[in-house]
Amino acid sequence: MDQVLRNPLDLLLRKIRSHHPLSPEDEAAIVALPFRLRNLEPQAYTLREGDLPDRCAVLISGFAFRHKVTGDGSRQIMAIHIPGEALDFQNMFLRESDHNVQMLTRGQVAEIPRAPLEELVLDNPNIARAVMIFTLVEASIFREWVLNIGRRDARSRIAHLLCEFAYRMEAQGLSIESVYELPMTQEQLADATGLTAVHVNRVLQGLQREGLIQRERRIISFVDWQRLRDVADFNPRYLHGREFEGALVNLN
Amino acid sequence: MDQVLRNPLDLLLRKIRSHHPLSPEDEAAIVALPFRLRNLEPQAYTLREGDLPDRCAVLISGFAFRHKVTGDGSRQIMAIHIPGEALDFQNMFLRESDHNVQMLTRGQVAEIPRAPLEELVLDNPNIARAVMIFTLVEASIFREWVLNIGRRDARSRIAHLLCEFAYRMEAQGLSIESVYELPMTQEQLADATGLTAVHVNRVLQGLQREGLIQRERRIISFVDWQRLRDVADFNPRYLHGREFEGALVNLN
DNA sequence: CGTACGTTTGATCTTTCTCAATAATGGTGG
DNA sequence: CCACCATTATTGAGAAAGATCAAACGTACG
Repeated sequence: MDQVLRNPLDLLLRKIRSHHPLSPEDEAAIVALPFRLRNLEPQAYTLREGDLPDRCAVLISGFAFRHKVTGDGSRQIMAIHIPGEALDFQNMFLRESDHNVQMLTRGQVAEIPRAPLEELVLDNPNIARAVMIFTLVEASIFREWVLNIGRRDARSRIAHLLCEFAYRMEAQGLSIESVYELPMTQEQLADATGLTAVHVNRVLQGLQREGLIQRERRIISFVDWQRLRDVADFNPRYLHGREFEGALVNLN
Repeated sequence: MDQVLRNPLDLLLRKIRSHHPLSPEDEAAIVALPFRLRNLEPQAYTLREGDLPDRCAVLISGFAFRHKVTGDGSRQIMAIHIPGEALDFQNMFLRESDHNVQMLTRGQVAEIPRAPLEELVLDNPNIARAVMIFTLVEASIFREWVLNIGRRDARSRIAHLLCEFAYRMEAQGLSIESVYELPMTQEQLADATGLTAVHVNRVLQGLQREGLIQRERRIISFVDWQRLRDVADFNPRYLHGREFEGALVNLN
């Protein structure tokens, strides 16, 4: 009931707050932004490379991902997005999209017209700072992915992806009990780690055999978080969490 | 003579201008920022993971790079910086550094105290937009690196790195005649592409044998830019250039 | 002018990819 | 509710890109 009456942008507030405090006025201004809700099927694009979009989407429910494709057609996923995250705030400031954003699952998106959003951000230093911060955190995550893909072996890479996903879900208050439905096929997992689906399959089996994870369908449980974290070489510093430390009941 | 008298931050202006127009007042305000020049030796750090810096460095001369190190000690370079680029504007908004920035060559850096810079940016929407834009362009470059390392083979990866470097040098007006002194050892090149130095060496020899590049010491000339670009699968869209199109005499 | 660092070469090994086939799953229309 | 189809997961065998190890060679600079 309460759920239903809330403004869909509340989740965005939660996300922003996790990096930067907002005054009640800031929050009111954000929630007052005009937006249009849109239901999207799996695989639906919210943004395509080359587009010149005039709105910015915030993910309300479901999962999405960013990717690019090489000239010869192989795909690389460079981010997974969970509810509450801004899918393309870069549209506020860059004309042309340099990559694709696509839904991983069915879900809902709030589309905010570019102009009022830009005005709000630029006229309000506190909100500008908040947007800068999560833009910078996103960049930090990309750097960690470069490290992950460039310098870790398949086993660590996949473990790292799992850790990051779990950690961010926790931080957004979206997960319980160390059980995560990772809404990705093994092929998508492969595209996110620079591997092939066949190899991902073998590595996942290996992690399970070692007793680090349990799998049932797409549902992955973390049997031994501490050891998985070691295997992943996962250090959450790059996520620049803030409320994170205390909040992570399940992950420490 | 003229060179000597210019404000070192002029190069920064040029960089910003290449993405976003600045009014004369904006430019004056930027050039009026307090800063301290510092001479740095090769390998000197301007920023270390875990630092809590209170100033932001702009590269005035020489080259620098960003990198992270995994738990078992392998290094991944995630960006090369050329004169005029901001080395750590993220310090303006994030407390703790999540990666290292180190000089590639001897060079000079202008250190701007965090507070006045932050104030200038947040109080001036036009400058805020400019800073947002080049922050977003940097993020776009990280995404392309994820793609490059995750989905291209060694030959394309290295070719891509060369193309990007050349293109950005051109855009900053720092290079002439398709000859680039790439100030990196083969080991650094390896760390930037997720390869080993031995393999980088073999690939560079291959590119030379194919007639795509010429090498003399560290100096690389682009013998066949068009073909190298094809091999690299290089599409400069992700650099979000603006003055780029017309300006690239040598590269088209 | 010698020493540390960077480059080059060769031989061998390993991880991961490729190709191909089979099995399981999930969603759909009848 | 069931049968069917498309997608996803799994398995095996063989190939390949790139890593590793080790040594020799250059060369820049102190």
